[in-house]
Amino acid sequence: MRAHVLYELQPDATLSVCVWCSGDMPTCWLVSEDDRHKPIQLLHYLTHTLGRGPETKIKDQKCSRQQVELTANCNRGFVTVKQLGSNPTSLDDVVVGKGNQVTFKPGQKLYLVNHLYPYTLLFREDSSPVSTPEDRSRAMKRARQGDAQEERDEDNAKIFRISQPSCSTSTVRPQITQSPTAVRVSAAPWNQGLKVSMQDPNMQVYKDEKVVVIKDKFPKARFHWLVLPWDSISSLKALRHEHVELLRHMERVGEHMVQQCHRSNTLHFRLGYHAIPSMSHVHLHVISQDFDSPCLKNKKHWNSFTTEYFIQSQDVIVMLERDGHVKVKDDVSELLKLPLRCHVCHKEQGTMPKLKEHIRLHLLP
DNA sequence: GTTCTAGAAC
DNA sequence: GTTCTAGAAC
Repeated sequence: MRAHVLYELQPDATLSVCVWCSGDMPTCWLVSEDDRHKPIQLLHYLTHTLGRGPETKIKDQKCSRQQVELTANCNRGFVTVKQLGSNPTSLDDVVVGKGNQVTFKPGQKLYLVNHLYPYTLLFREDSSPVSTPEDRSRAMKRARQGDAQEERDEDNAKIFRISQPSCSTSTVRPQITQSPTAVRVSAAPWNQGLKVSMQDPNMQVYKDEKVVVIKDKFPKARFHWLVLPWDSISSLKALRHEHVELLRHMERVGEHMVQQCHRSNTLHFRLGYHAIPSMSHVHLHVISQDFDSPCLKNKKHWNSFTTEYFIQSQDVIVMLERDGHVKVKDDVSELLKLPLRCHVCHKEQGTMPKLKEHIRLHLLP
């Protein structure tokens, strides 16, 4: 979806320097080899579901509306492909298989279904959506360079992480508008990442005069957004009675995000705040309850969304209206150490892999 | 917040 | 030997 309000760039506007988000990373494009449609951009680490429909112009009933799930790693130059549909998706001549995941690299061909509808990958250093024979030849060249280059890229990434801990750095492109609260950042500490991401137009999926919505950079479910106020409010502790209307607005915007989601009829969502968030700047989580995500990795992740560590938006608003502040229990962090328990049937699971396997059983097919 | 990795658990 | 967790570093 498009942002609802775009601010005009003021001549003296301070341009953000992104140390947290995608910055100078190459952009990733999925190129239809039979020229059915223009290249589709795959955003770094954001799951993109592809199948029959207007986006691909595929009408073939053998192709599911959600045939594959694609997740690009723009830093390392590959895309993971998970087959969701029943009929075979294949990478070159190898069938992926329903539920299986493979790594798709430039030079390879992905056939969406039944060895039809071929796609290739293109990684570009700029984000302009073009697809020329030169691009394709460059993509092929990159592919031919093979694993050795990938290793070098990985090494570069390692070196870069040491000097720039959060991520790559880039000035925001001048044609893109800035919010009124743009900040100058040269090397933000990791816990200031949201302040940077929320200013980045490439991350914004909605904005209005009070709030901005971004996709969580490491989503813990199929759909995971963060609603942030433009006003700098560091945490729940800083909230006062005067913020009630802002929080109500954040909740309404969160509900709006759910409503516009094509899976809102089949997925349950929760809206809430972490009792003690790691990242600075108040943010409302809007998260689908499938918890089907490779970024969901450990007990802290799980318990932060499935115990009372996750405080429902409405409860925060009620507390604020009633008491004028939000009270968080002193020992709330202990909740993060609780045994892993399924959020649907409450059955305890011994390890994260077992929990993740278990919660898949509760997913609709 | 993530990544990395030592060492515990299996 | 492999899997998994948890704590340090960033």
